Amino acid sequence: MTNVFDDPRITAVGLLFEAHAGLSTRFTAQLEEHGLSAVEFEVITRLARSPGNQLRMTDLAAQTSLSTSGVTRVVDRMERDGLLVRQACPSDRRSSYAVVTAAGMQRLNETLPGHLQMIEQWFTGQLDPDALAALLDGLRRVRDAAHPCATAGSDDVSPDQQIIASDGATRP
Amino acid sequence: MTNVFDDPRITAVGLLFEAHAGLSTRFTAQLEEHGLSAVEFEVITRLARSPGNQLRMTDLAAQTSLSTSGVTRVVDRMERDGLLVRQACPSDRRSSYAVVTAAGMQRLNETLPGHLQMIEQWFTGQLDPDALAALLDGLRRVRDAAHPCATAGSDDVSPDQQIIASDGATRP
DNA sequence: GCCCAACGACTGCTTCAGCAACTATAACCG
DNA sequence: CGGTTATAGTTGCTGAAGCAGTCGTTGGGC
Repeated sequence: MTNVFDDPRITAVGLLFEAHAGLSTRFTAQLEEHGLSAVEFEVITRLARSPGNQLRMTDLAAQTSLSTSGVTRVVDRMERDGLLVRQACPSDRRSSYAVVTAAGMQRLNETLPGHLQMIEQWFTGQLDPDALAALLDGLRRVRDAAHPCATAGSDDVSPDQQIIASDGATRP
Repeated sequence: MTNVFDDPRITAVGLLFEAHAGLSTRFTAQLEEHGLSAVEFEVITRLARSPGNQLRMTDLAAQTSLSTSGVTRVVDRMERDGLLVRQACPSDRRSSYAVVTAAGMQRLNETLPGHLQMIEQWFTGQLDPDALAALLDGLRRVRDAAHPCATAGSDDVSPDQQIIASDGATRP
């Protein structure tokens, strides 16, 4: 099996992608025990860790892997299920906030312990602390280089756009 | 922003997922300059590095992130575009092979240099060799733990199932 | 040899996400 | 002011992917 397509660079990407796919599958299985899809969990988590448990639709789109129309529909579903509500923005009548309801917070609190356990079982617990730190350090650098800050809106990064990354860092 | 939802474990997953999403976006953009989607590229790469540039549909599904029905349709499209052909399996009339055509190999060879360059630019080139090795080592362990060997078929790992992982390792 | 369970591929149906078009509101600028 | 431009959100349409069901094929038990 030594041919041109076994480049170490391809292997590297394969590792990252397969690790992602594997974790993704595990997480999805646990989440749907609590009636949440992966996307819904990401949405509700992002909201729950934002001030007031709310975010404007556009900001939510920027923080997730979704387009604005994607966000519209996820919030539709979650509102239908009682996990979120839309709330008009008082200062800008174009905007609306997605706000987590009490039921949404409760659902999240039911889901989270199991989720954290899954992370430990399949990810962080697989490595000793030094190796984990090294892994995270590498990932952070790759993330900082490659992560598209402008999922929603412009094709490239606009200077005033602020993204809150998963580690809390705020980047232009 | 210090609240319950800023667990370091969540942050760790966030880093991995964002790194994946970022690379995914970069790669997708470059691939589609050559008329390939990410899935199509994965399919043709897996085939090209298999003996005879071919694989049975089921094996292809097991090696990719797709279900068997997903593979049927991707191969449909790629066959329509002349990149692959289906070939009957002489020893088992249920099976068919997906085989890369000359045009498919040419397309892959056109695409690959740019793709490798993207990997270097956004991933491997972001880290010095030691850090990269540490990152890959960590990823390999997470992958080995979490990667679902049985995407297609059974819900859990069946003992005789063989998966060729992206680093060439064959696992039960 | 015959039957039945297992297997490989394909298809109908559904869900989900993105793009592009559209509406309403805001901001800017003479 | 009035008009142009940009922004926030939604919606119609399309393509992609999974599940479950189907059909033909295979192989094992008897």
